[in-house]
Amino acid sequence: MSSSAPVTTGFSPSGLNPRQREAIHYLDGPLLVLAGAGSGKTRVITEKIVHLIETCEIKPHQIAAITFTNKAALEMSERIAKRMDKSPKGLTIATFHSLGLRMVREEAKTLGYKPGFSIFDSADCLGIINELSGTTDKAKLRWLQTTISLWKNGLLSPVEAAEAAKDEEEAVAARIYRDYANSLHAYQAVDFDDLIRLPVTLLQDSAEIRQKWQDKFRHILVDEYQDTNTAQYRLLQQLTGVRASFTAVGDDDQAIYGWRGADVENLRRLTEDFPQLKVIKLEQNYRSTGKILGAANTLIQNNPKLFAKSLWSEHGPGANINVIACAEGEAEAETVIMKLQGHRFEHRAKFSDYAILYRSNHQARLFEQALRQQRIPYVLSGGQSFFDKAEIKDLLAYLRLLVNDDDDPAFIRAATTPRRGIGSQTLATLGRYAAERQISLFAAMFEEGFAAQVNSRVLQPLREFGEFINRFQWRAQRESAADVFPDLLAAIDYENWLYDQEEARTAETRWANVQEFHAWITKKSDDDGKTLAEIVQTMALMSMLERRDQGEGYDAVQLSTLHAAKGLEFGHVFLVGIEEGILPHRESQEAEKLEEERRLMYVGITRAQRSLHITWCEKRRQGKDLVPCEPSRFIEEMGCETASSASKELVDKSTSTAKLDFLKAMLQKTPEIDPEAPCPPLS
DNA sequence: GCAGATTGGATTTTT
DNA sequence: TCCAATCTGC
Repeated sequence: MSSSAPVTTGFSPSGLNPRQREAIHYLDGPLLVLAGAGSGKTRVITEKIVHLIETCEIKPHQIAAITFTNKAALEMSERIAKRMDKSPKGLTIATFHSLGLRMVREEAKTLGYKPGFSIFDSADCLGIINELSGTTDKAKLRWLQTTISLWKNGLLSPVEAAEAAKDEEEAVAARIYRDYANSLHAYQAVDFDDLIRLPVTLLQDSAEIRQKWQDKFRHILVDEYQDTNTAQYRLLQQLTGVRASFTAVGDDDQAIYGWRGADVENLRRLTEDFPQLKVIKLEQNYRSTGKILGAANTLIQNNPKLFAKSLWSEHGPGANINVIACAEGEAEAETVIMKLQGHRFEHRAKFSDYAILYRSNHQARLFEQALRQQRIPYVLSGGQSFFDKAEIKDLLAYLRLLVNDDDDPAFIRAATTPRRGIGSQTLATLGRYAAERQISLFAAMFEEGFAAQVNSRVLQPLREFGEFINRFQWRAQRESAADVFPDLLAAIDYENWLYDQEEARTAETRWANVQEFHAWITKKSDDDGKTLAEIVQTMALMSMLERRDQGEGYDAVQLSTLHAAKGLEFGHVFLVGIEEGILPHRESQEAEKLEEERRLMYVGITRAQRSLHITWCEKRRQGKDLVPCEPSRFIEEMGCETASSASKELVDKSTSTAKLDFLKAMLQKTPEIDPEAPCPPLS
């Protein structure tokens, strides 16, 4: 995303091209900016915000910039802060979800929620669906979860979903959807989808609330507009109202999230719903050299287009695209590493100038292996997120319970971690009683009716736990999160419990995570003055701690899926495993899905600045035997031969290993390159 | 017959 | 890597 645009001819002194300037200055109505890959779209958004504040005298609090990820929001904030020397106070730069959270918080009462309502993550939600469906089949559960999520994102109520159900399976799912929605409300909880859906219903149903929010924002900017789903689009529509003063920035050629409900149709819808819509295309690319851009253009022309775009650049043609056929998977990994080393040596480049991109996660394995063997540092994109770690979820459960004791999933986790003599039998009995009385587990535990059903050995630990939570609830209402949290940690003796559970090494890292978590809470509480409820709710929307140091300054090859690479750029890119069945994926053969696969390839190509290598395997190991593979149709569609003349002869494992050793020996003689460069941490 | 080990297979991911 | 299915040894 960090496109440091080199200054080329034909620029205004500000370094903006005419189209960009037009997009920044246009304020007469709704605007759609079709920003091709590498055309400086983030720049346009930031400059437009600056322009609105500095020249149009719009107050920062009247502007909202909406992104999809925290990372993008953070980057935008930083860019604006840098550009204006300080962060404009009151400016909203938020993800769709955090903006939604803000609205749900402010209107919680109307929605029938208490201020401390919980936000369930997908694991919590899956647990509920599991209970309601009675299935243990994991695949089925996942299907139910995504189906319900798609319904929610499509703004379908359980009743509408039931009416639209086209078979018995979907009818069953619609019933589970209904029960699921009821459960969530009983727990005083919302899921991620609700954070968009609830504001939409709110604005739809109440003219007063609609007016209030429409008056709030005089201009709204949306990044990655092509990734919006129906609910998000409705939210935008309702927030802008008749004034329709917004800037949507997107690229239909980079729409790769259709499978999770994003609808490129929202681009066309914009032209229908806002006939006065102004469309500006950004086609000058500042990222890639000519041949790379040409291939991307040629490939994407195979997709039907609503708005035709053709990227051009002032960079020269640059290096040829290298298509390499490999004998099989391991040879591919070694070939790529060898080429990478050779290329890096030749161009005096850094490891961090290189990215290896693939369709699906497991493809990384062979490359990791080869990189480790060659002692080349690398970083893997994705990975487990901080707030998904068991130790963090444990503690979060306590905090959730303190803020909202209707939160049964949090109750169960907290009550049983660390173990305190509350077993599954006890919880089952408690659960039955609570269900009968239609109350929360927490409330049920204190009732005489429940006490009569169990003996005192069962009851005692429960009551003790209940009083424990009560005490901390009392404190949490009076004291800051920063004060309460360390006492909570001590009271449950979490550190010792960790060391009892795990090997010393893992316990150590886990405890370090807890401390990091602690520091984060302290900061939010003391520095930002956030209440515990706010902290807990914000946390649910974050995947990583906002740490920028990760990976930065560390010279390493990037391994990433194509999806995760969107928005990034690299000097030199290797697209690997570009075969039929992988890209396009064998499950994505129908027209629409195939187009999305093509866009995925397009995203991959356009990540590259200077050089692009594409590899595919003639055979791949499947069990004991090697099965033949075909090069992806996309290679020909981009106007490339499936194997470059330079490597017509297949690179097989033995020759590549020999060359690698030779290269390594050569590198060892080069003083400025350290062959013993640090390897990434093992875990 | 069962636990633990080994093998094999894998869409894509954020909030 | 991670998870599920299959195999091995008792």
